[in-house]
Amino acid sequence: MHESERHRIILSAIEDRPVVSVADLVTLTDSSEATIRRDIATLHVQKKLRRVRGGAESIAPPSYVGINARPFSVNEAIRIAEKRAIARAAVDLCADGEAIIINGGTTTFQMVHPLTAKRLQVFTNSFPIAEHLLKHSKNTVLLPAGAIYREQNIILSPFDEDGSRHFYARRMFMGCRGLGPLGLMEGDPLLVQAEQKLIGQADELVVLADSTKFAARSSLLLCALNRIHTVITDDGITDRDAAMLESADIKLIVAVTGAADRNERAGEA
Amino acid sequence: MHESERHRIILSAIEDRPVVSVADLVTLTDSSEATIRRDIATLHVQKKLRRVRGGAESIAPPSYVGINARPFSVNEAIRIAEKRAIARAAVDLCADGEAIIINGGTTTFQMVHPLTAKRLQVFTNSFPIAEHLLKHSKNTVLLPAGAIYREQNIILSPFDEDGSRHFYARRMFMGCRGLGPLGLMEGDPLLVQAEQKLIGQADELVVLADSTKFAARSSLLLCALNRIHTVITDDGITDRDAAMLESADIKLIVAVTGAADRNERAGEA
DNA sequence: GCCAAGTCAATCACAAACGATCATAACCAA
DNA sequence: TTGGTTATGATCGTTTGTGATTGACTTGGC
Repeated sequence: MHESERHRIILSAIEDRPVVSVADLVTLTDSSEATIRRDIATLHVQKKLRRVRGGAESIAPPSYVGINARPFSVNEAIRIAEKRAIARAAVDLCADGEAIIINGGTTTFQMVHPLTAKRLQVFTNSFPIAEHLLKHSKNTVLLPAGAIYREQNIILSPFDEDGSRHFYARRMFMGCRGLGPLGLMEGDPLLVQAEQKLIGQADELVVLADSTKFAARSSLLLCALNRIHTVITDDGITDRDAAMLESADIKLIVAVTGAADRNERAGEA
Repeated sequence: MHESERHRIILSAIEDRPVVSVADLVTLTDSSEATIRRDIATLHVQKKLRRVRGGAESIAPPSYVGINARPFSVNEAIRIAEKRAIARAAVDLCADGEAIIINGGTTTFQMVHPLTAKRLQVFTNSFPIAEHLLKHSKNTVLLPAGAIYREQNIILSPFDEDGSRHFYARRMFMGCRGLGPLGLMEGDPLLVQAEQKLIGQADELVVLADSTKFAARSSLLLCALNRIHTVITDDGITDRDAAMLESADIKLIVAVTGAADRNERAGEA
């Protein structure tokens, strides 16, 4: 077995286990202790792992990104104010007692804050949203069955019966990667799979998309424009994009950042 | 057990409750007082926790008590050392890579700390267990569908298809209200409903019951003794109760609190 | 104030893990 | 092939982590 092979095995072992012992790696690679120690030392100076007595451990502890500590890209962090305003406008659509579906995503995360003052039935595939609502609100929280995917923090099931078929709501809220004439674009296949299951379980599909999303394109087309009932965006939206939505009979809500109130602009359904 | 493993467990325990005693950590990690003190000292200079007389406390104490804290607290405070020892013995049964089911409850919640050093597939109906494992471990976490009941912090579905049928495990771990000749007793109808769905999804049913549970009786009979494969309890168990389990062909594991090692006592299947 | 129980620090012995060294095996180029 | 280089595995002395013991200290009750 060659060095690079062993290194790959070691790194992969460390990837899914909190800590691996030298003895484990000896069995795993069928090489001697001395070699494993040398490998660990090499990978340590390369900062691929952390060397500890008895073995090695991952350089970064388990990755659960909380609601606040989300690794936003620079661009996303800048638009946090817009997202908050959009999320607030979304929550304003809901009256106490209603049932809603919230699809996981960075924009919909922001809905949890205004939601703390509400009492709704919330079905969500987002673990952080469920956690926050459970801790800080009196909303009823419902979840689908499935495994929790750490990277996206959504609950996803390979099976069709994940419980979502039993929940029917007035509205479903979701974010997106891009929004154009073709329809709603998503970037992550896992998110697409989760969203596919939920669309259709609500009367109205409400899309939360800040104005940069109209310029963004992505590889995965989730659904056509006519499936969307309402789009909530910020006041950076161009007249052209507003017209596009209007022509598709989509209700457009423009959330104004800052302290001010909201405007409704154009196209009723 | 290696240093980093212990550190992980210690930090996990401190997350759970604001302050942990040295004795608790001794049971939890199965190491000596001296080692725990050294670990606490190390973590103290690393600013991962604050060292206090008798143990250690969280570095950011007043912030906010987690989800697991309040609804559990009454039950949780009592017999904590025994519960931790029992939970540790339970986790010791599991090898990396295995699939297990953990039924929600205050005793089973204690399994999260030793579980932080493991890498298993964990299916649980307990939201706090899922949350803790997600944040502090690399275990795969799977959930059933349903509403989160705040009082018990379990996920419960009125429908049969809640996803649990798709998960099959080596072992299922559960607590109980009482354990007697009739079988396993539970106090809360909601818990019974949740447990009924899970029993049968695992090869072996492992019951975590501290020794007071043998005296306790309750109104709801969950299942007969012969359905149980293993019982883990503390050294307060009477010979009479041990004999009862033995005559039912139940494997009995006695978890010893304190620094000592564990014994296995009686009845093989 | 005192005493008792619990907690801590220092010390030592032991075992595990480690690093250095060297010999052997594999590899490559002339 | 030969000579040289590199990677690997074994050995051995050293270092480090661990647990038990002892004695000093702190805390809380009387």
